[in-house]
Amino acid sequence: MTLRFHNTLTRREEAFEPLRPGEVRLYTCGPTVYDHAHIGNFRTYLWEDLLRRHLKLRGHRVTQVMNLTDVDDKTIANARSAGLTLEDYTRRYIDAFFEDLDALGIERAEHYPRATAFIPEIVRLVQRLLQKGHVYESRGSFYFKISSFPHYGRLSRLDAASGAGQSRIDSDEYDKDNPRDFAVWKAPRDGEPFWQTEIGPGRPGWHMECSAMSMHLLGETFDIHTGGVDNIFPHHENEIAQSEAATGKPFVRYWMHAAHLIVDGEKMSKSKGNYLTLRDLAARGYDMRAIRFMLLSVHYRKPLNFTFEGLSQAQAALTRLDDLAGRIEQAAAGLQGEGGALAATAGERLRGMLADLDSDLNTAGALGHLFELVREIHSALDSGQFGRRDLEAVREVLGAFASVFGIRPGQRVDLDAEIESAIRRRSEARARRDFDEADRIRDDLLGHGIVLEDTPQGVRWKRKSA
RNA sequence: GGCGGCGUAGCCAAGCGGUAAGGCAGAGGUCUGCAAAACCUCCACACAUCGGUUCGAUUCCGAUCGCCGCCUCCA
Repeated sequence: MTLRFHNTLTRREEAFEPLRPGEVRLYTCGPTVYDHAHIGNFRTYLWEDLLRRHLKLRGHRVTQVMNLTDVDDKTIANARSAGLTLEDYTRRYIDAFFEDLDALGIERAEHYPRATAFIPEIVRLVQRLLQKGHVYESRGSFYFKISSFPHYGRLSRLDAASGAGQSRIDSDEYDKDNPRDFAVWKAPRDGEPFWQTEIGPGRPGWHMECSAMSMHLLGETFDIHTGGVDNIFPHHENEIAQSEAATGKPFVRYWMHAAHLIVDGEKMSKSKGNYLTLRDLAARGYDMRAIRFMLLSVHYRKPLNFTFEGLSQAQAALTRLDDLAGRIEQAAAGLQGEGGALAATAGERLRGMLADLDSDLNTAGALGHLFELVREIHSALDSGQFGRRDLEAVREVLGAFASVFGIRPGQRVDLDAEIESAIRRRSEARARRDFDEADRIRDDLLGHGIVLEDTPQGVRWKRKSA
């Protein structure tokens, strides 16, 4: 049961062992809170949630940090046009972000540091880099000198020396020694918020907050750092440079990156305008669990093409799981005998599922094992070869699935008395072969969202799914 | 132009040296008063194309074509 993860640093799958046995320190790049996150963003957050859950299932204690970047060009610009202070503006989207996390059933990380709450740590890091000669000052701003860091480009495999010619001119350009040097601290510009500090007034450059907060909360070397593939360059490359130049130690041991959500063959992104938020989908009546299922069912390193057809396929697959769970619980009451044949099979399926998850979080493979078991369970139930030990084993598998995927198959099992009595009246009508009356009641219940199924084992009911 | 990734049935998607998991949709059957669900059967003889390595390749190597991403803010 060794965990294996694809490490972007080496571009290969490696056995994973945390630096401190039993304890995984995980930094997951979070949102810049200038707007609602879209479902492409949530693909990554959902995958990180799965990673966290699987590490826990495998017995590790997890300390996860997710940053909230609440100061950058966009938050400043949007706050200004909304006529709000930066803090009031970003708080809105921080609140919205947590609502969305809850809606999707994403577990809370241990820490959600905000960049603006870590200005002193960021300043200290700049000072440290200054002392070591990795940073220079120019007109009140501070820049990281990439030529001072020999490993620059190792993560992204970009050659630091080349590409300078194509880089776009921005307003800071002539202040830098080399166009690829990047700002670690930005001098205040007309009316922008700034902090008064020992290195002068200003605000952190992008990248800095992640270095400062991750090292402060997780230590100078920690286990896993994740994000979307678009973060590899420049964000993560720059984080490595800043952090390692300051400490002289390896910053992160395993880098993991999620592929993008694609829409009509293109990356979903704010700038392209081809994005959907969770709120958009909720407004259209889509089930959050189905969204979660869909986004997790494709391996995280493969692009996932979002379509509404894909979403309804996910919904259908999920309904199959819910139906199964409902059937199991309704059957649980009347079990006779110990059984055990299916329990053995269930154990095999569970091992297969976990082995796939251990192998770089192969969710699609894991689901394959699960659905094979689904068929085997129905089959056993149909033939009455299902005893108490089988029930126990099956519940264990479903429980493992629920804890890693964050989706608990099943349905509400409560019924109000009125509906219960309607079901009873229909059974009586059927018994006297009054099928018109029986069908009338069935249609009526369907209108109330209750689906009835007559099986050899008796009447079964379930709630209609979307 | 540089770097990286992808191309498996109608759709989604695992596998990655020994002859193709799973889901959705579809067809036939069993069960059923009907319906639904479930179960059974069927649904890819070359897994983009062309070469090469090998006893043997979807799986390794090379080339070609197509698509995507990064190189600029971005999960």
